[in-house]
Amino acid sequence: MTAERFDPAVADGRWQAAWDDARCFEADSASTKPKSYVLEMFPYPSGRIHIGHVRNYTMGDVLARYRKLKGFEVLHPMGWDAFGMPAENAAMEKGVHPGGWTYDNIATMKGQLKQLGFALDWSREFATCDPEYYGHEQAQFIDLYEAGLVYRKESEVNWDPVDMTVLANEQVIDGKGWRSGAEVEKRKLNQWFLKITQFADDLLTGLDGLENWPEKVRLMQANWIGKSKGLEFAFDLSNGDKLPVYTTRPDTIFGASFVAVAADHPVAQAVAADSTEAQDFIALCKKGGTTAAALETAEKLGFDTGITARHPFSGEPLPVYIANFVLMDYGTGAIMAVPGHDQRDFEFATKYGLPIPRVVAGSLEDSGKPFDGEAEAGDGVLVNSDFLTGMAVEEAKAEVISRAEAGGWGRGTVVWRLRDWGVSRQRYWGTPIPFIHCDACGVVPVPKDQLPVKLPEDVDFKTPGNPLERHPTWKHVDCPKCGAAARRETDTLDTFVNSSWYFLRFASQPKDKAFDPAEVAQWLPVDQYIGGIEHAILHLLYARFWTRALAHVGALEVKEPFASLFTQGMVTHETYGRKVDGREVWYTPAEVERTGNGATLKADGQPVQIGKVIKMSKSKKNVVDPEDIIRDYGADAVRWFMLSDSPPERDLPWSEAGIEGCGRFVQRLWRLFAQAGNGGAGADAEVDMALERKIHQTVAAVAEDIEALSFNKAVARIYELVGAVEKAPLSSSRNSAIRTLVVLVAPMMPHLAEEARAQFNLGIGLVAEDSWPKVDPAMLVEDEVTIAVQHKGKLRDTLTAPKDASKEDLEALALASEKVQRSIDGAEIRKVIVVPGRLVNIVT
RNA sequence: GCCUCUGUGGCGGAAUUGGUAGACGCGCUCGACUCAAAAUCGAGUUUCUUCGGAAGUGCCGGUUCGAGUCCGGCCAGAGGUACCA
Repeated sequence: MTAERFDPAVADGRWQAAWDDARCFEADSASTKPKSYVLEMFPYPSGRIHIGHVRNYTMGDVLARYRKLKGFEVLHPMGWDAFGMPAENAAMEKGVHPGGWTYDNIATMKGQLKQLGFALDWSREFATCDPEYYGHEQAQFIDLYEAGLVYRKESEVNWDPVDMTVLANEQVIDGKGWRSGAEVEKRKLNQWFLKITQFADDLLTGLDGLENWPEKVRLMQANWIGKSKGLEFAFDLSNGDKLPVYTTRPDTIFGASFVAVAADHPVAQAVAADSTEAQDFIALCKKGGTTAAALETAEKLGFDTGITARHPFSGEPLPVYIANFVLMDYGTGAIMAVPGHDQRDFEFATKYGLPIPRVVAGSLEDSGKPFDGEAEAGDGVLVNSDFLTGMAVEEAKAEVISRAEAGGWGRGTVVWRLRDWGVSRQRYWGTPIPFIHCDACGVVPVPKDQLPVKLPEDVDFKTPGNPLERHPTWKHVDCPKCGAAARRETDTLDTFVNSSWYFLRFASQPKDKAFDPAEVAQWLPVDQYIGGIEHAILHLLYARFWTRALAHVGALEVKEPFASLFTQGMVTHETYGRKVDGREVWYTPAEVERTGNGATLKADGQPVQIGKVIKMSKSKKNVVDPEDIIRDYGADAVRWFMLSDSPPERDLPWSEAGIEGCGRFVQRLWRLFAQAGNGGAGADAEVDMALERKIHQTVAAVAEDIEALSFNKAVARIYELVGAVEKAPLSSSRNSAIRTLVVLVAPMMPHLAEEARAQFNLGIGLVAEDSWPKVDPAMLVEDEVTIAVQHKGKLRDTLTAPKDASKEDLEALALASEKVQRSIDGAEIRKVIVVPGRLVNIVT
């Protein structure tokens, strides 16, 4: 390589190999240094790395490399979230085995990650589809089962009658199977559940301790867990039964004008037993779509059962309806309806001509105020409510609950929105659930010495349905308890289970068990977790749950796995499209020539429409392949682009001009590094104090910015310093500035840093193994500062003053300014505000 | 509907506890070098201007000596979520 140009095609590979040989990034659990666990959400091996991965892993890499320079023992691992549907789809479409397809993808993607020079500890790599990994997961599942955290329950699934398979909600489009197009049926299957609801309170209160999580994510989780407080009480029905209901507004109890039950409710079922009309109505309720859009427009429908419920205070009979808007799986599946103060009840009462009494109003005088076409759910004072009249809402709630409890007909309760986690998947490519069904012994766990329960290799994807179910021999086993012929469970675990503990396995990976608790305690919690906002709820909640569940069975001490969470934005690009025969056709950026304000298709020279700037996606074809841009610009330019300009939590618009600019900056730095020896004999003694200060300030600021993950600001600081060093006259300060700069840019541009140090003799050993430059606090303050002078709050002049100049001196200096005097123009000075080191404001 | 976040030049975006708005980058303009181009280097780049200044951070108002920042009310966009009783 010549010193003229930095050639990433040669340098990148050289240094990646050097880091590997030196085992730079292998974390040592025995180290006495302070630890730092930096983790990015591991990828699904879909085929190729996409640009979102590059951004995610570059951020984590900068932090990991920086922390290493700062003297931490850093754990920065990588692996593969390798089970899931796409592998099975590929098997069906291409006739390949899901395992072969997955491991091929892993090989490709690992090669791509290596090309980016990430400081990853590859010695700890694993894929969740490795039998060793999922075997330990099966053991954990059995432990949770034995601790009572796993149970089986009949549950409804989406069933595709053509593909003979269960579909996830996302695979049901307009009520039809996404692949077969067949009308999806609801089927009841016996499925496996995890008792996440047992930890609902703990998962909710635990959020308070996660100060270094985005507020947004904590809110989303809190809403998902959905704690609500209210009153549960039972109505006496005219047929002699009792009907429990749940309400969050017990204060409005005197406004109840009817009672409603869900279509699946036992009361509804009992009525339907001798009424075909009721049967028809229940069938009608079940037919309705469950999509948000369908519910938005769905009309409130009801069926009068003829039964009445006795109001607990007034004794009045209230009609009991079967209603389509009442859900069986929330609360008790039955409600007391208060049309005046609940919009759904209001619509229902309006349609069926039921009374709409007012029991809450702005003041007692408004007790007769009519409703304006909708319910009033707001705060106020109780009216028309017997002993509650005059009370505030909160006070009335407490009063009703205490009377119900005293009378023994109800109690204050907490209800959660969170449901138990259904983990059964009727799929091949997942962790087999390690249980055996025996006619005599029931459900029996596979003995631990027989784990892992491995997936069979010889499977057939040509026939629809679950290959495990159809396999000729796999499921036929003997019962571990009684030895009689029995059947293996053919469901596999939801892939979210795989990602619920992988961070523990990264920290510790003994052969004989999932992890060593002491070693895990040493690394956990993850100090910085980085990933996409799309995992804000499910993955992060499940991982928090699984960690607690393991702690519950005594497997570890840690409760919160991720001390600090960062959710990065997406990489976006404009779209290029054209209407062809009334249909939109999309083109990739590579197929398009950008011309000033417009764009044309290279193939025919005709214009294409420039569409919105949106997340890169295959369907809109607005994608760039990381491998192409690494080849064109080198890993460091790509990494630099990922960090520049946009704050990391926001979207990053990809642009050709932007990456070109980064490529130029890499070369500009290279030219500067090449000058490190140019101090010259005569200049060696010179010290450039201004430049020395600038260096210390920049080192301190960049460190702060990286710690805060404000990479765009760190980048701007480095640009500034580079500009200053370039312009500075030759001196020993300038030479040492260049040496410092090499280390300063190393977390972002590691290949360039190593190559420059080696090529220009700028130090000994690998930059990756070096330490972060020391900052002298005395060098962070300037002796002279610029003071702004305002008149009536507007800037009139700036002046230079010693940093500790007194208020009096500053005021005198300010008044001496010609520009300021011209602005004051002889007016009387009423007040002068002086902020030392900052400004003087003169008020006339 | 509810909850959360975001609105700053042509673009991405900076801006300590309220204290010089537009750092830094991209793009663009002009100049140098070159036969020419690329690369590189230098100067400029919020708007208006009578060249003194004036206006300006989505809109309207408020607090303050001073507001991008704080308060009240709107508007727009993004995300989350929902017949959750």
